[in-house]
Amino acid sequence: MMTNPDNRPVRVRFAPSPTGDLHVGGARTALFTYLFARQHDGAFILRIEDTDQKRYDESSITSITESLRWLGLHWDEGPDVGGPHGPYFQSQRLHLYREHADRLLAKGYAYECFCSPERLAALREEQRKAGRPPGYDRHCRNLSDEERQAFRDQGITPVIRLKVPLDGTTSGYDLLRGAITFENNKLEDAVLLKSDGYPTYHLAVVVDDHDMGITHVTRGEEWIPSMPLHLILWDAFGWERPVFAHMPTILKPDGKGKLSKREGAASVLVFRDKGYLPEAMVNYLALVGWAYDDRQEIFSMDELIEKFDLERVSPSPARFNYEKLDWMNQYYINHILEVEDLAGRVIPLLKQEGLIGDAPEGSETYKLVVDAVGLVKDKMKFLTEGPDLISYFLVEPPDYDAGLLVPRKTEPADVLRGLEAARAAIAEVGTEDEAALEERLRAVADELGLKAGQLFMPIRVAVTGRTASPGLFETLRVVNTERSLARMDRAIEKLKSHVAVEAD
RNA sequence: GCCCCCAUGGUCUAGCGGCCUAGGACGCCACCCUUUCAAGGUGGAGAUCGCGGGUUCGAAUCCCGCUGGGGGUACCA
Repeated sequence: MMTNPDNRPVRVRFAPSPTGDLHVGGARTALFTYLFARQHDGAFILRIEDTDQKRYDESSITSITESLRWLGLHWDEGPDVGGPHGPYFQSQRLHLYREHADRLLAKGYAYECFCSPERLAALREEQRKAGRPPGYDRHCRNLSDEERQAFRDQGITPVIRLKVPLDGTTSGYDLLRGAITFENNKLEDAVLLKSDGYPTYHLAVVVDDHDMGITHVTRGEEWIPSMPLHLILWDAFGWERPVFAHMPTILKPDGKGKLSKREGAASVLVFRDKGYLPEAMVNYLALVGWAYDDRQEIFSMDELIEKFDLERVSPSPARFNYEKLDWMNQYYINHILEVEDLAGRVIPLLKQEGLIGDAPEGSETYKLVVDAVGLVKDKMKFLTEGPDLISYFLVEPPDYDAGLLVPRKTEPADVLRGLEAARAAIAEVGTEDEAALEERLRAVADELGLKAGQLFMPIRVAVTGRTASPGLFETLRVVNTERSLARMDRAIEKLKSHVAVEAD
């Protein structure tokens, strides 16, 4: 059942309000909307709902568009790219809302309200005290022309409110949940046009969705309670209703409340800066509230476009699971990305930390980084760990404690003999042929009566300055013979003075 | 308070009346691999499908109630 009664080409939109960064909940709604558009060869539109002058934050427009681009959710119409239904900022469409509000007024679906914010606040307070449900008392619903003129003469600018039917019900259909019915007498005469001339969400979203030819309204489930208002508006204008699909909320890991945009950690850009891959982020987000079957979990964007099904999105709220996201990220780093690709993403970070200079593709440095990244990627959970993980392939390891060279249950003197013998072996065999060097060093360990580990660990520390590294022989190969020997020499000197101090 | 939505292991979920002695993934535990750390492999613990009523030959799957959780209740979105 494809839900689109008159078979119009699919047009969907993501419509954030510029009041902060794009958070993961919004990102998932955007993703689902985008996938739906792409799989139906439809249009994905970005519209900025900047109708709240008080909460408006200009910088968030950039951060939202940056987030969407980073995730790979490119819009066909909207800011920067334009389109036939623009402008795509609601603040630039004010006349449209005014016109439509007037139409409603003329048709008797709306009325002017002159109540002051103070009266409204007092009313709410009174209702609260009396234990009655809060809500506008429709004080201005039936004002006469004379009364309205009197308020005007006092210089009061009215707001325009929706004249909600007093009885009956309003039913709508949600793609994920089915029919939802609301009793009209529980609905409010919501403000449609504020006294500052800006529309509220309710008016703006309906007018724009219609004007932009939106076929499917996707948004967070926090909008379900106002769906009847929107339905009444669509009907009042005489427009054919779009299909509604409310995405479930993403809850905090502990399940207590939604992951709100107020939480900095939930910002998409923060994830980017922490070293998450957009591919992993997209893949994880797709799996919050949706699953293809009981086997496949890894999806490229193209596969998601092919396999995603909006109607199969679960209507129940889901908690955000950082552990699984981290696993996904590391899985992409280790198993999905090509090494060159991975290295290409680490390089900017290396430059930033001054570990390399320019490293154009094909250069020696570039090749070295690719080799090094290939060796350490199985330990990389985040892109940001890259520089530290491969630093010793690029620059001399910082000074380390001589004690690191001496494994447990091993005599420093044995370590010293081992390192010297190993140095000689490396000088002779070189590091290029891993197998040959391994064979030779194992023999050295044998001759000295050492276990492999008792010889290998000191070499590892000597060459990398740390006790954890990729396989010893691949590490030596990439560090190369010359630098390996120099570091062995350094370690031998270091150990000698260490032993001397111990002897004193 | 009122309105709306939701409900399968700790978490994300598969399941859409019999294939379920409920499958997968993350996390957790053990073992294997091993020159370190990872990665990987194998196995395991963990769910009387929130509770109670129905409907049915038969219910995790359909209906009702309850409980619990979430959301909304602004001249914010």
